[in-house]
Amino acid sequence: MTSQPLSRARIVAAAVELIEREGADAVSMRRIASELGVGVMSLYNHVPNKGALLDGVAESVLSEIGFTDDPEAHWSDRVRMQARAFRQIAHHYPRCTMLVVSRQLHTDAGLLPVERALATLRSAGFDGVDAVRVLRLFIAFIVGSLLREVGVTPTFAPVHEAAIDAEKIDPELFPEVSALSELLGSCDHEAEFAFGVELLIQAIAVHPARREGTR
Amino acid sequence: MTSQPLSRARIVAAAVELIEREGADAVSMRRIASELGVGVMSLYNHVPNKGALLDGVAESVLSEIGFTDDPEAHWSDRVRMQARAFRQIAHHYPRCTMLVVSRQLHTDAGLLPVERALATLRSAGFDGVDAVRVLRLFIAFIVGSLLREVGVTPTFAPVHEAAIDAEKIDPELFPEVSALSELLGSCDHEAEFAFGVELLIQAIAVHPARREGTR
DNA sequence: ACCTGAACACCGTTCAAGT
DNA sequence: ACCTGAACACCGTTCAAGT
Repeated sequence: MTSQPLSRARIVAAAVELIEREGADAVSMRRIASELGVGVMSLYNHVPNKGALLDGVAESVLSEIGFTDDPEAHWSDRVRMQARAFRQIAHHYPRCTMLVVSRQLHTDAGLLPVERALATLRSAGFDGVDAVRVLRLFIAFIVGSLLREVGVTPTFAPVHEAAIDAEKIDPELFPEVSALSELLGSCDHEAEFAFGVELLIQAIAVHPARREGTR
Repeated sequence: MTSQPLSRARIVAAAVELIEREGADAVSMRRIASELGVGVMSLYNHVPNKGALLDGVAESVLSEIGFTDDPEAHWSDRVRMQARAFRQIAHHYPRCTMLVVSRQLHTDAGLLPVERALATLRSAGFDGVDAVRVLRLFIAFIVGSLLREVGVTPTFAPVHEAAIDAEKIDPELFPEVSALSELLGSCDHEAEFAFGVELLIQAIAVHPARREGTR
C-alpha cells in the first residue's frame, strides 16, 4: 500500500503529519522513511538534507493558510483578516508553528504574506519606511502570540497549575503574581490575540506617520 | 587545570559559553563534558538530564539581566526600562535567546520579571485582568522582536541580500516587496524595538481600561 | 557522594553498489 | 534516475562498577 512514487511533496506531507502526531522532536530522517515504508537514503533523492526538509514543512504549512484579501475593504479590516489568517497556523498545525516562525523561507510562499501586508499598509497611507516598520511591529506581536499559544513560553510566566495548587508561589516575594495567579494560569488565546490586534490597529490608525484620507 | 569540583553552576556556565561560541546546535552532553575535562556521565551527578541543563541555561541568562526598577518613576518610564532590560538578553547572549524565550521556567528567576511588570502596570492604574492582558501584549511583542533580532525569523520576510542582489524577486508578483527590498533587507533592531515600545506605551496610556490619575 | 567506561538504542549523512 | 545497505561519527541515557 501507499506505493505512489516517492516525492518531495510526499516526504514533506509525512513530516507534517508526524510532527502534528508526535511533536517536532519525533522527526528524524529515519523515522519519516519508515513512516513511508522506504529506506532512509531514499529520502535524499528528493531532499538534500534534514534542514531543507524542515524548510519544506514550514513552507507547506505557511502556504496552506487561507489568505483571502479583499483590496476593496477598509485597511483596518484587511489587517485584521491577515492577522487572523496567520493565527490559524497555530490552530491547524500547532506543533509545526515553531518551525514556521523560526525557519526563514527563501521562497515565494514566505514572500506572499509580506507582499499583501505591505500593499495593505501602503493603501492605509503609510510610506515605504513606515509600512515596513508597522509590518515588523505586527510580525513581532504575531510571532510572540503564536509561540505563547502553542505552548512555548506559555504566558512566559511559569505559573503552571501545579504551582498554583501547591501554593509554591511565595506571596511575600511575589505579591502580584500570587494575587493574580488564577488569571496568569489560564489564557483565552483568541481574546488575547484580538485585544492585541485591535490595540495595534487603533494605535497605528492615529499614528502621525499615516497620511489620512487614503482608502 | 580548572579542577574545581564539578557543580551544576559550572556545567551551566560551560553550556552558556559553548552556545555563545558555537551555537545551540553544538550543545551536547558529551561536548560539554569534554569541555570541562570530565566524563560524560559525571554531568548526571549534578543535572538530571539535558532538558534540565537547558532550563538552567535559560534561567542563568535570565537572572543576569540588570533589572533596575525605580518604583518612584513614572509608570511609562518603568515599562520602558523593563522592556529595554529584557532586550539586553539579545545583546549579551544572542545565541541563548531562543532558549530563554522558549523554555518555560518554573523558578523564581522566571517569576521576578513578571512580578515587577505586574506591579508597574497596577501602579499605572490597571486592574488585575487588564494588567495581565497588557503584560501578555508586551511579552508577545518582546519575544517576537528578540527572535527577529537574533536571527530566527529575520524580518520574517526572507529578503536576504543575496535575493536582492540577484534580483530574484519578481516585481510582477511582488511589487511592494521588490520596491521596498532595501528597507526589508536591513533592520535597525534598536530603533525598531523602540518604535514598538513607544507605540505600545502610547496605546495603553490612552486605553479606557486604565484609570487615570494613578502614579 | 561523586565519578566513570561500557553498552544500548538512537541520530544525519557519505559512499559505493545496485536497478 | 532512483533506490538502498553498510559504515562513520555522532547523540542521550541506563547500568554496574569503582572510589
